[in-house]
Amino acid sequence: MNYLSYFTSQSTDKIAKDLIGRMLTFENNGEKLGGYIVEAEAYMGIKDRAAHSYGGRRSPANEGLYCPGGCLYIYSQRQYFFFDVACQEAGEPQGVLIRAIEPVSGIKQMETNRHGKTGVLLTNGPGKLMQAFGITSRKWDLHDMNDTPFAIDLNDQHKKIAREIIAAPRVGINQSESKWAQAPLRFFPQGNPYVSDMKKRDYDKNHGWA
DNA sequence: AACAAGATTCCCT
DNA sequence: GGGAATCTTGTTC
Repeated sequence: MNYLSYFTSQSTDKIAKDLIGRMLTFENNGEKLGGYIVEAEAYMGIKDRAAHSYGGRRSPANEGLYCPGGCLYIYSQRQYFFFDVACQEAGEPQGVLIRAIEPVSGIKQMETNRHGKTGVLLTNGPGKLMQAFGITSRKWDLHDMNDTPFAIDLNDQHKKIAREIIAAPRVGINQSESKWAQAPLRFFPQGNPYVSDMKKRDYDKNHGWA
């Protein structure tokens, strides 16, 4: 399975849900940094009031969403960067935002990149995740993921299975647009401590994995 | 040309 | 919980 077929073969919300438990890595000086994806959000394109491409909005900043499935959309906001993968065919501006990972490899390097932050604070948010990888520019925006140091392991044998995947409203969406603001397009394993805003009392002892 | 707002994070109270 | 840091777009003067 290649990226183009994976990111075009089902609806974008299903892709976001299916990504939970897959390994995301970033190769840096021969070392792989990364971990299991534990939080992802789907943005459903032109009709989605919360998407950057709502109403067909298009600019150099969000061009990545219009690329074919499997291309990267690196967005900058304030001093942080977000990691998105475009979904569906070229010209259909849908995508998934990876919001958090459970760190597995290169933890020491990621702690350095995060200026000494450790534990859940390492990667439990979209900006934190990219900072842990050492991303400081939009260099890989618009590139096919195949041609970048980023990789997502699409092998089902390697995928970690969640006990229960929760579908909830997306984070940071203006609640005045209730229909799209409340749409359950954010996915995460119940009780995984690396999910953004996960309450300590809700932590699962097995991190939400089966 | 200036300004507000946004798929955020950090530090202080 | 509030405010600052500070990138890009779209709106308005």
